[in-house]
Formats: sequence, structure tokens, C-alpha cells
Amino acid sequence: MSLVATAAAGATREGAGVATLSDVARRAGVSPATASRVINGSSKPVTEELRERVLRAVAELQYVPNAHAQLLARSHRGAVGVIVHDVSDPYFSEITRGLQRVATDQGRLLMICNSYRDPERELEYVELLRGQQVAAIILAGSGYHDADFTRLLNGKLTAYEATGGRVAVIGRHEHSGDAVMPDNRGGAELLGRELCHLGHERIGVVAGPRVLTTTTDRLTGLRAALAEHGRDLPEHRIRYADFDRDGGAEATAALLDAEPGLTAIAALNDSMAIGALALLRARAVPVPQQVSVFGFDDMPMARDVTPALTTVRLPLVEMGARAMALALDPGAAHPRVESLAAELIRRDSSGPAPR
Amino acid sequence: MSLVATAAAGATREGAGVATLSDVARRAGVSPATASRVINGSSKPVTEELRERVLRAVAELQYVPNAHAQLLARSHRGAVGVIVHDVSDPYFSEITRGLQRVATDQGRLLMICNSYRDPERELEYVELLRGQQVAAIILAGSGYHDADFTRLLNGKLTAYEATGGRVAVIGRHEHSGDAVMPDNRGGAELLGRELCHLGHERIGVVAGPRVLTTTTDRLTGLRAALAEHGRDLPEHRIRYADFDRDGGAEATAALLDAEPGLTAIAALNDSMAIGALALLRARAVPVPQQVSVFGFDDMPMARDVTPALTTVRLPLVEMGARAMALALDPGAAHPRVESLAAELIRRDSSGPAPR
DNA sequence: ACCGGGCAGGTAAGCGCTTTCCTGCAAGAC
DNA sequence: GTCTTGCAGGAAAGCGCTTACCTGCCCGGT
Repeated sequence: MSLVATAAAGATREGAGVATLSDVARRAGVSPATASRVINGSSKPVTEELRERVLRAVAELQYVPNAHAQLLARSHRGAVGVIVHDVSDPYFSEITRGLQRVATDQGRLLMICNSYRDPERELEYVELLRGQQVAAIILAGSGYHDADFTRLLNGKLTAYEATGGRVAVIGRHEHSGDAVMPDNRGGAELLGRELCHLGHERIGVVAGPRVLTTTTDRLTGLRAALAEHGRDLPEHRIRYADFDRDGGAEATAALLDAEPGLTAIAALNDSMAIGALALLRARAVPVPQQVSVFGFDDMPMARDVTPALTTVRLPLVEMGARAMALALDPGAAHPRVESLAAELIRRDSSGPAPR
Repeated sequence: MSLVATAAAGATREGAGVATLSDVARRAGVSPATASRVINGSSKPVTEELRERVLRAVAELQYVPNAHAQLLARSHRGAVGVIVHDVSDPYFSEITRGLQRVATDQGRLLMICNSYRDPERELEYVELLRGQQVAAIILAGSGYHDADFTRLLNGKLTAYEATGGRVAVIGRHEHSGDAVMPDNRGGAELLGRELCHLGHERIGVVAGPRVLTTTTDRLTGLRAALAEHGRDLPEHRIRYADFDRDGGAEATAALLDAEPGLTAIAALNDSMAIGALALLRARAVPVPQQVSVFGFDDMPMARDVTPALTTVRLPLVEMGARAMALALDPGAAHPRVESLAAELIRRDSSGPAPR
């Protein structure tokens, strides 16, 4: 058996650098074409003997095909990219779980990019994913109220789509195409009505950054529901902060300091609500006896804080799954928009307004 | 200006397919080499005029270089891969945050792969990352007690390292190389001593899967500390379940049903502890008056549950950052092992054993 | 006026793979 | 016995880039 000798005599010394397809071919004593066919299970038949020789060489050399070379040669585009604000934020990790599930089912690799809410970086990542030749890009973060950014982003996305790329967005973006829309406005209306039914009049709102469409859509819904009951939501009872725990605590503190008589805090996401809860606990304010607290999203930990958080549930995992399904489904003629309903989940952090 | 005509006359119709470097070159009226030099800011000088022509063509065609072709042509390897059990698990999202930070600082792309604790998939991902030509692979999940798997994994990692790939692991794996070691054993000893000082005798342990080294290391530490005080940890007071909230609730229920007189539940991670808390709440068992609950990891939400969780802090973000630093630092002669200390964090879920 | 040096730009050889097309051979048809 | 067929396997042309090397020009020196 002269395989070893053959290989050793080859131009490329083994052990130096990564084994390539031609190393395998040489060692198996076949052409690269045949080796490739065996390795990829091509439809072209190869005799059992050669097949075995190739497979043995693959095992001996621990050969792994260079994915970049493969991608170049076929023009397949297998991977899918997603741009989220931050995977370590439960809101996004839930969505990501849904995206992953569908992607994996379809044998796609998912590349996750964290923009950390930096529009600049979001733009960069679109380019990067484009460069990676992904089959689809999913924008999972909220849209921004920023005309310049939006124009730039749309330009890039359109260019990408023009070359056959698929795009799906989650949430409201100024991008016409396939989209999954959580019913932020409707959910906030549910919340607003609940607030009214419980008799709350002095309501503080702990809001996320005002440049995010998620923030403004939820505010709009809240306003609408309160208006139904003849109440308004004055701007001074809204505090904008980062969409996280610390932002929530901070905004709650500011709200309470300005107006100690508030009977309810409506946080525009659960992280902020948890921050609010923490602050109220620190100040020994009884929840919900003195102040009711409401969240939004119903992320998993909402039921584990104390008191368990009353919140508006968004089907996060489902949203991810739907978005991926849209992205992987060859585009329809019309942009498809799937709206997903929100649902009010009553738990222990809310109660009737004290009198 | 005949640029448009030139381009239209070119072999490749524009608008069909992605613009390539030679499309750009043709449109700018230069050679691909020059176009490449301008685009990559090569050290080779190019006259201002040509530079501008190229840049204009790039903008007009919305050209983005094909990353795969670039990777093939240079032999750079820029990206880094990490295999975690599940990014949506806070334990891993914290670690990932640390990894990301360092990777981003060094201008590296991070590819995140979720194994969902499936050893098979872990193996596949190593291949996949190898195929992607990543510069380093980081294993962030716990090791498994499984000789076959370990041998296979080591084989693949060794092959990868033999071709210049860097590997760093977080936690105990049977892999000799750079590693970041959370002090699971030491942390568990801290926990065991605290348990003894508080006078707990009948202690139930809510453990993760027994195949994970994380589980066994923590158990070992716990046993050692109890032994110091002349106590033992009988096997029937240990319940193994999934390392998540539901697993924790389930194991706690089983433990309590078998032995209602337990005065403490030591969960081997925070998610399980939160499940334990939820179950105790559901059964109206006062914590910590009747049963104390302990967690492990100190993930962010530990302070937000009620009662706030007493737990063992592991510097998760730091662990990620260190691991990435090791991975990106050209290997030293000896494997570097960095051990990170654990710290007991006393909160409200623990108290003296009732008598 | 001639020659050499320097330098902008182009030419072409890969990077590692896939795949089309072609070759050479054996088997079956007449 | 020659002539198709059929079929396994190989040669080679790319995929879209980078880069070492070469070319041709303009300049200064003598």
C-alpha cells in the first residue's frame, strides 16, 4: 500500500497547514474531482473502492472542507444573519430562540450580530452580512425615528434585495417588505384600559428611548386607551431612559421624586419594570398596595420577581419563528405583514388604585 | 464620460447578481488590482484621480466585497467561534457579553453556536467552525463525563490546533490547553460552610445533569465542606434534573415529597434556585423561615427575585473576557490556566435553620 | 542625446473548492 | 470482428478576490 509514500512525495508537506481537498485526493490516489464527489455525496456514481480510499484519507487527514471555498465555488448562500440589539437582553434572546429553531430545522446557520442599539453599527452589520453572502437578513430590533439613518438603512437593504437577498423585519421599520409586527399599540391599549378599570389616575410612565418606534407605538396605544376614558397622559409623567433594569429604576426614581402621589407605574418593557420594582422595594413602597407596577413583553422572569409582574405578553419566540419563516420563504409578490396579538397577563404587581 | 456605456457593454449585465470587483474595475476604467488596492487601502499608492473613480464606482454599484473570496485570497482568519449551551440562558449570555467585548475591541467577528447541551451538536459545530476558518474556538459550556465524546472532541480540537487554530475552554474539560476555570469546587465549599454555620442539617441538593463536570465539581465542593463539619450528603438528598428553572422546580418537589423536613435547598445554579423558589411559593412554604434556598452563579436576576437569592457569585463576564483574551493571544509554551475565585453573596433567601 | 531609476498601474497566478465537459475503456449489438 | 453505448474518472474552467511580479512611462543624471 503506497498511500503514505505517495502522500509524502506530494508537493504539500502534510502536517503543515490545513489539509486541502487535493491533499486528500493525492493521498487517496484519485483526482480532486472524485474526492469532491465522494465527500459531498454527489449524484455522480463512484466505485466503492475509490469511495473507501477517499473516506479513509479524509479520516486520516482529519480533513474538513474550507467553507469559504465551497461557498465561492457553488453559489449557494446557506447562512442567515440576524441583527438584534443585544442577545443577552431576554427580549431578544427569546426572539432569537424562535429564529434559531426555524433556521436549524431548515439546516441553516444563523449568524447573530449585536448592534447594542447603535444605528451606525447596525448599518455596518448589514454590510458585513451582505459580504458574508447570507441568504437573508433579519432585523430584530426596533426601528428608529431617524430619517437619515432610515434612508441609509433602506438603501443598503434595497441593494441587498436587488441581488436576491431576502429581508424580514420584526417591529416597525420604515422598510416595505416582509415583516412581523408585535401589536405594541394594541397591547398598550389593553394596558391603558386595565389602568383605568383599576381606577388609576396619577400614572407615571417609564419609557424607553424616544427614538425607538417601540417606545412611541406603546405610548400611542396607552394614550389612546386613556383618552377613551377621558384621561390624558401629560408629558411630565413620562420619563425616557434606557430600555433596561437600571434605566427603569432611574426613571421611576425621577418620576416619584417629582410626584410622590403616583399610584401606578407603567413601564414600557419588563426589564424596566423590574428596575422599578427594585427601586420601590428599596424605598419600602408597598406594591401593589400603594403603587401598582406594569410591565410589557412578558419575558420569562416576569413571573419570578416579587410581586409577580402584571404585564402585556408578546409571543416573542413565535415572532422569531415567523420572521425566520418569512425570510426563508421565497418572497411573495406583495410584502407580507404578520401581526401578532398582545395579551394582558394579570399577576400580583397590580391592584386597584388606593384612595 | 463613458462609464455607463462601458459598464453596459461589459460581459456581466449590471443589476443581475451581485456586483463584483471586476464590475467595479470596469466601471471605473481601471484594473481589478487597482480597484482592490483602493478599496482595501493598500499600501501601494494610487493616484487621486483613479482612487476617486473607483470609489465612485463602488458607491454607484453599492459594491460590497465578497467576504468568502477575500478570506480565500488572503489567508487571514479573522473570525472567532464560540460554542455555548444556550445564549438565552443568562449564565451564557453573561459569558458571551465578556467574549463579545474583547472580540469587538480587537475587531473580530464572533460566531455564536448553541449546542443546546447536545454533545453531538457540539462536535458538529467544531467542524463547522473549523470549516469557517475561524482563528479560534472557545468552548464555553461545561465539560461532559463521557469518555467517548471527550476523545472525539479532543481529536477534533487537536487537529484544529495542529493547523494553527487556537482553542480556549471555560470550565473543566479534558482538554489540555488554555483554560479559564471558575472555582466551582471552592465556591461550593463556601456554600457548604455557610450551610453548616447556619445550622442546617437536612439539606436537599437540586443538581444539574450528572454528566456535566460543573455539576460534579460543585457537588464535590459541597461534600468536602460538609465533611469538614462531620456531616455527609447522602445520595437520596440529591436530585438531578435539567439545569433550568423547570428542572429546579421539579427536583425541589421530588426532594420535598420524599423528605418534608428539609430546612435548606442548595441549587447548583441560579435558574434552578429560581425554580425552587417558585415551587416553594406555590406550596406556601415560607423562605427562609422554614426552608432556606441557595443558588449558584449570581446571574443578574438573582437580586430581583423574592426573596433575593443567596448565591455564589462567579465573575461570568470576566470569565468570557479572559477566555477571549487567551484565545486571541498567540499561545504560550505552556497551557495557561486562569482560575477565577467565587464569592458568597448573602441575600434574603437564606437564614438559620429552624429548630 | 542616452540611459537608469522610480513608480503608477496592469497582468496573472493562485486561494480551495465544484462542476461541466471530455476521455478512455468495457460491454453489448450486429 | 467492428461499432455503438454507457459509464467511471479526470482535466480544467471558473467562483471573486489579493498580491507578487512585470511593464511602460517620466524623470534626472551625465
